[in-house]
Amino acid sequence: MTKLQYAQIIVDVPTMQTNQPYTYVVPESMCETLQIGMRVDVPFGHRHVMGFVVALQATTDLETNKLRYITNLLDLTPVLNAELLQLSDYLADETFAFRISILQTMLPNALRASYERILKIIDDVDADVRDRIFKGLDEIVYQARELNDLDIDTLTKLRRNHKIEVSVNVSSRAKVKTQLAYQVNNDIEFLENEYHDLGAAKKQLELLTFVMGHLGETWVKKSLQEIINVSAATLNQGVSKKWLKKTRVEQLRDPFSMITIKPTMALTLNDEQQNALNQIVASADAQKYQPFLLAGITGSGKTEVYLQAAQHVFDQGKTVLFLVPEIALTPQMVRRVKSRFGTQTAVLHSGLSDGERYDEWRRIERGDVKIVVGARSAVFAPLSHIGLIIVDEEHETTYKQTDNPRYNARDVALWRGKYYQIPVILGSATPSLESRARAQRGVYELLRLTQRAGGAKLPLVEVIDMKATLADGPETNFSDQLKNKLQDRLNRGEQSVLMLNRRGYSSFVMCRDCGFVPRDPDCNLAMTLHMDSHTLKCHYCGHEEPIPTICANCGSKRIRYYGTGTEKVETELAMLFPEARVIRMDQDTTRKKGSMDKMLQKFGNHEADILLGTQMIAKGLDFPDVTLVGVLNADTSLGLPDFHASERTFQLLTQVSGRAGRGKKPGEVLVQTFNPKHYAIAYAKNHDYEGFYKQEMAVRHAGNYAPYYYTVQIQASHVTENETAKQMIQVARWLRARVDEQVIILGPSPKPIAKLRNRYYFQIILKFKHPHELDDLLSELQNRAQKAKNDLRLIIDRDPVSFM
DNA sequence: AGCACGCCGACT
DNA sequence: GTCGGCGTGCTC
Repeated sequence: MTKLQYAQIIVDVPTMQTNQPYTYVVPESMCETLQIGMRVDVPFGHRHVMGFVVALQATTDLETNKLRYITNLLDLTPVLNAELLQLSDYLADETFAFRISILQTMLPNALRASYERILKIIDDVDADVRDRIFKGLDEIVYQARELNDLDIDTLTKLRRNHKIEVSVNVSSRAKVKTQLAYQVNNDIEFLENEYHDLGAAKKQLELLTFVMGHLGETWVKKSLQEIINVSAATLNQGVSKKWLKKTRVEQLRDPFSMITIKPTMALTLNDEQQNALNQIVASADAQKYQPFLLAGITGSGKTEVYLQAAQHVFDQGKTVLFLVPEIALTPQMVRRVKSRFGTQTAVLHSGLSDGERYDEWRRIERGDVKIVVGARSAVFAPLSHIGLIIVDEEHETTYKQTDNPRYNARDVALWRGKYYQIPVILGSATPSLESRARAQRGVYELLRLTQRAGGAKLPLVEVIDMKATLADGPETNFSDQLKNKLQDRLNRGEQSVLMLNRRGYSSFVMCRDCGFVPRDPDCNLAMTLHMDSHTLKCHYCGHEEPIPTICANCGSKRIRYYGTGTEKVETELAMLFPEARVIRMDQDTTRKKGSMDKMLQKFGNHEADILLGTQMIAKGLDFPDVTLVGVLNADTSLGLPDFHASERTFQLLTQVSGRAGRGKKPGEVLVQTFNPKHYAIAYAKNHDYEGFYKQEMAVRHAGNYAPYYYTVQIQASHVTENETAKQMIQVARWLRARVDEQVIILGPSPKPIAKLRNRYYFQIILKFKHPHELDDLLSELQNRAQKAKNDLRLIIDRDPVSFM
């Protein structure tokens, strides 16, 4: 075989100009060990950086005497396999991100490089520097941020004058935890002699007998002592007599070792579930890539289908990747998977420390795990031989990362499914319009579950028109109906959940008499209130108009600003029901780790009567004694300046309704709104997803929105508002000159949250028909933006899930 | 990201 | 004349 003496390496320098593989020479000593997917330490310019080997080759077109050598290996085995490397290529193009950023994202934090600088005195320096900075030593190690500006200045000068030398040490941050173990001698003759010479020492005899039965093996101290009851002293004697050798073995941190979970068995499926399972299993058996959209109403037993499909795949010796929107919100789901599949489950969630996450990652990588359950980033789990991928609650926006790289785990899941030629299940009670439309076109196979498992009934949903409540009374967040029902539950000792819909904190105006929200004439989107300029603005196209004083729909003068805080509601609640015990859950009260869990536990133990919370309480909660769910203000999400507004509202109402009546007692849902006739609310009331889908598709079609158009959002920010606007107008002009007229360009317009951390944000929206028609243009734009030194930060976001 | 290279103002 | 300001460009 020809020697693969050149390596293509992606270096750890996240910039446009270095976003390409560099060629290095593989030193003779590494030819045997270096493999694709390993991390290495390479010289780059005047310093050393970490890099990923993405290819090995025998020849190169470059002048070989100019190439530099790989300095060091950082891994003994590759940390990325061929599949993930290929995926990184695709994702870099897809998300307009640097290749290195993608590679880093795929790996646990512990595998990011750690850089330390080594300063060495090579000539005379003055005493102050030697004493103070070098602490009297010739050589010191420091992290870049440990020194102040003045010292850095001094050191830079010394270096220029060749008084000191700076080098960079590249290493892996990962620390492997080890534990004490003993390796048994495998010289049987020696041990037999020892056995003969051994006197009456009973404990030593016991140890030696064990040793002779396990020649050459390595035993962890703890398990050794569990089998043969010997003291540390006896073991030490064994070591000094050369029966055993002390060693250390890798120890895995197991954050779940404390939790014991009862094993469960497969449940019986109803006809719909069985049919869904059959189709998934058939596709797995045929080894064919097939996405399934499992559209099942809340409580229809989607999880059981997932678990039995997973079991089928395990029986074929393959593994399963199971994505959930957020581990913290789906503890029941995790528990069910763990109880079905036991210790061969790995759970990746945000609560893990870097070390714990790295350990789980290695367990997966080594093949100790059959199923990985996790949120967004778990989609990169280093499983091999994947046989099934499940994306639960596929419509959830948390699958999309909101900062670089802006990938969508759902799309990555589909990519991996295609790579392995396996079924991918996208499950939801309220599928995203995009997914449902793909099922319509036959891209996905639609599987529907229309019955609640176990014969439970969907709760009755009642819509309360708040216009009536406010017409004959003071301003309040509680209608009479809701007050009565809450009192009723308190009297009966049953529990209630109240949701305050705070989605979208930008304010908008609404008519208190007819519920009318002023919309932009072109985009048909709710306009956002700007108090500074006293105008309403459309955040897609920038259309601006004065705040109306008279409702355009009914002529009423009762046009009001909209918005309510949780605290305000809590106060009102305390006044209405002073005896009720209330738990408030929102960003403020759940910020601390584990506090959310504690609150839910408290509620589960009946230590509170009412759970008042934001959207976060809409998902996954399963409390059988909750018989009333109240949505205080369904409208806020309708007022979002985003074409997803109706979809989000429908999803939210459907999800939160699913929290009622999960036990034996029937549940009731009250939805308070100023827009009782809005189709998103009306279809949610009737639990009619298909009806909503059809109507919303018509709306999207009329407005040229997804799924009829692809969307790209270009965001830019600058410290001054004027400059941002000026630059973005140029960007828009530049784009307009280069796209054909089929492409719709909206904006630039200030973002709904126009100022953030002292920077002003503007956006341009692009809508177009073919998924990749603008890729080259957008890459060029990004290139130019980076080269232009105008302090403008530009972000390109494909298929954005939010326009805030 | 770093850092050298290179071309213009205020200093011994 | 030189030291050093930071704009520009490169790193296999």
